Amino acid sequence: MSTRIAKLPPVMRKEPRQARSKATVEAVIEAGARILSDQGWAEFTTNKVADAAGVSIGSLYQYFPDKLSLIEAIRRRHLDDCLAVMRKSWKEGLPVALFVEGLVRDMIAAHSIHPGLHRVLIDEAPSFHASKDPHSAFETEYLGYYARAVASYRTHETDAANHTVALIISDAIDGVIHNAARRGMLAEPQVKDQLVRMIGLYLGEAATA
Amino acid sequence: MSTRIAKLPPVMRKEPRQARSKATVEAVIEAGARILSDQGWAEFTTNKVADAAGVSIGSLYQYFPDKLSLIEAIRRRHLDDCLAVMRKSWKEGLPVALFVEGLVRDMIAAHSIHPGLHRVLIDEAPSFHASKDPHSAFETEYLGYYARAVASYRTHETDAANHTVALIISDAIDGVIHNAARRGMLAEPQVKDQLVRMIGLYLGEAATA
Amino acid sequence: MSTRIAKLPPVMRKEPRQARSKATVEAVIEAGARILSDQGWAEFTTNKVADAAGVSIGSLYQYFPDKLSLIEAIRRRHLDDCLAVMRKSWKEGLPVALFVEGLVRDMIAAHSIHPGLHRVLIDEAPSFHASKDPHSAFETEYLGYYARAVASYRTHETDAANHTVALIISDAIDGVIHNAARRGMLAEPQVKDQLVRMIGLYLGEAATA
Amino acid sequence: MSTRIAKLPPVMRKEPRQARSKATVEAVIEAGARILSDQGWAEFTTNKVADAAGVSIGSLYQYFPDKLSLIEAIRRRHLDDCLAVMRKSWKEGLPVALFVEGLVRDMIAAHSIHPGLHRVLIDEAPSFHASKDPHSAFETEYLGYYARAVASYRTHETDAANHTVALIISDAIDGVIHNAARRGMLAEPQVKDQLVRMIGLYLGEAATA
DNA sequence: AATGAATGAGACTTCATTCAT
DNA sequence: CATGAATGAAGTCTCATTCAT
Repeated sequence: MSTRIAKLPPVMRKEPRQARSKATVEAVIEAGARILSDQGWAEFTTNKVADAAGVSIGSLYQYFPDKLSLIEAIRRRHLDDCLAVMRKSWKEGLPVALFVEGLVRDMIAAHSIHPGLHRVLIDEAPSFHASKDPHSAFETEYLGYYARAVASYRTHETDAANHTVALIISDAIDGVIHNAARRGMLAEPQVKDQLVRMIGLYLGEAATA
Repeated sequence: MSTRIAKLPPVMRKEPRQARSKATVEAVIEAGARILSDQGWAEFTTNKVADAAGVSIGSLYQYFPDKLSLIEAIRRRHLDDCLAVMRKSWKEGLPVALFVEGLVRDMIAAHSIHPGLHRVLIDEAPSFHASKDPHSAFETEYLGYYARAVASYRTHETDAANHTVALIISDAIDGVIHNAARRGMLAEPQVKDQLVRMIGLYLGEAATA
Repeated sequence: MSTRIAKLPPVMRKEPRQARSKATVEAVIEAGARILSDQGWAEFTTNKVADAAGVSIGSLYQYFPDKLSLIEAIRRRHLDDCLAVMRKSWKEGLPVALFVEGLVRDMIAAHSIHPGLHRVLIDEAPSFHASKDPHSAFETEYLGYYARAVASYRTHETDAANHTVALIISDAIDGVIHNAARRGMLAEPQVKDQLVRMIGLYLGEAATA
Repeated sequence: MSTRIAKLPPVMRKEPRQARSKATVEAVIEAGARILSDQGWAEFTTNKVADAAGVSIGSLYQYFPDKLSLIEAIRRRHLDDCLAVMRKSWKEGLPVALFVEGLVRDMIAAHSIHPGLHRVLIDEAPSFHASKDPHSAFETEYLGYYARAVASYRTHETDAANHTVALIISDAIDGVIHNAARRGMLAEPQVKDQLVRMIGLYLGEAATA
């Protein structure tokens, strides 16, 4: 679908130097993340964000040249958080069961702060170097991580297959977490347990197939 | 997430009785679905839809009192399509493997017409009787269907567990299909095969656990 | 000086078909010309123009995709007026004295309607296919006209010299008219008489030099 | 045209006493003149000027209470330069030809430093004691100077006529120089030569008419 | 005094919706 | 009924100006 947007260089207009400006930028990003998560892209207006952050609209634009660059800043921060979670959850030699358990647990935790944020950032919010792009740096690293973990549990299949398995796992987890968040069920232990069971079975079977 | 909107029940201003009216309404809904799917919520403007449908903006408002009711009509039609698919894919006595195979196949087919539509309708578009609402009629029937199928394959666990398993399956399928669509991979057979394998394993194991 | 603006295609969003919309467009252009002439570029805001035209801001944007395209429409109309004046003031065989007299008279008349407009359009208002550009179609035709008239009165000098003489005459007339308008002296007969005398002397002398 | 502005007399907030203050004020005025000349009124923002001058926006406002007073300072300096040029170009007994030659040469030189400045200051920039005002001190002195020179070359006509002739000469020179600057032709000798010829003819004829 | 972060009125523009023809 | 011109609230963004540090 889509061929939204293009446009080249939104960045940050100026690096916040003083403590005060750092706080402003932080407040804006945080307020933006909350609004995006709670109210969705349609309600994400720069005035509302500035308001929620407790700063004037002028201050927002002092640091972010336009709405898109603010989105980008929020995205960057969120994706960094996600990647951090993923990087720490797999270690060489970790048994499948423990890996899956830890991964799902941490993933749920990561999405519990701003439950709607991930989906909005991936699906709704426009992006100039489309993170919707299957080849975005984020997606590449994200999936590469899964692929490596998958590969370590199954030695007799092709790389292509590993990549597909990684996709399935990543997207299934995403779907379950996203919809659970939407229903307000992200905290329910059965969701986590069943998700762990499904992924575990799939990955375990793949490992011995 | 979300607590968008309030506003009570906009319906269809007048039921189209004559053939011409029906054609107009149909054209508007179809044009709207296409725009929503191809260009996303942000590009979905009433004037654009009217244009694409080849009717005047005035005519559009003759049949849909406001934008929300147009969305609602599109949603209704799309969800009906989904339910139809689901209703026909499970029959008493159908072996697990065939059921899962058919379900995934038909689900992918249903989302191949307007690949972006489902997600936009669920996640982006506002809704007055929130279909995002876990208790929406659609979601109830949708999940109830899954729950019945699940129940038929496992006799010794509680209803609550059945419901959770149904959720996991439904949401995992949704996640995989949605992300595959986003990546333009919806037609690739490996995606279908691996998804079938994962769901099959999970449901099969649940059936005998 | 300047390297203002670039940007490619502002045009008119839709041709006014009905009488009502033609009146709207006409009112907007006329109000815009008046504001530009009387208050300058800095005061030329789309809201003010819409107000002065007695239409809503939305109506203005129904026909002009942006501020620039409105300026362009005003410019086009004004320059057409100027060219019309010029085309009719010179005929083969017309004696120098009569030509200069007629030219200055008509030029003053043309600038008496919106005294400030010409200068604002040339100097202040941004333009995407810079009319400030010495090679703009307008300037080319404008100066070409002068050059032909000049050439017809002096047969023994080069084209290059003709072009320079044309420039001097055109710009001197422009300077006198513009500054007289600024001072509210455009209607004073001595201004016209002295200007005619200066240009007549110069062109007459050039003719026999 | 114009009746921009009202607002009473903003002046310089404090006279710069120390060397550093003087340098700051000087830097601001110079930076402002360059921006005005090179980029036009629209790009002339106080923050940009402060930046270009290498001082903080706060410092700028330490010396200039508002934007208008900064413009006024730039204008004052520019007009002083012009008057200086004019004062030195006419001396009792100077032959017409030499006077005109020197005047035009010096005028072109004066406008070559900041080619766009003069016009922007006269035409675009707002002014609280309108220098556009035909009765501004500057214009009075400026034209008075021309009138005296004119008078010295023609003894048998009225003051009123002298004043008109002065106007014509001043404004024609202005028009030619301004438009030449706009076209980047200010340095071309033919422009100067032809302008000298036209003014010389006119003033010489007036002297003997 | 100097700095630069913060402010907010106001400019441009879009788009859901109404209503005269 | 259909049309499409008109409306104006609301959103994005700029920039003159203030004020805490």
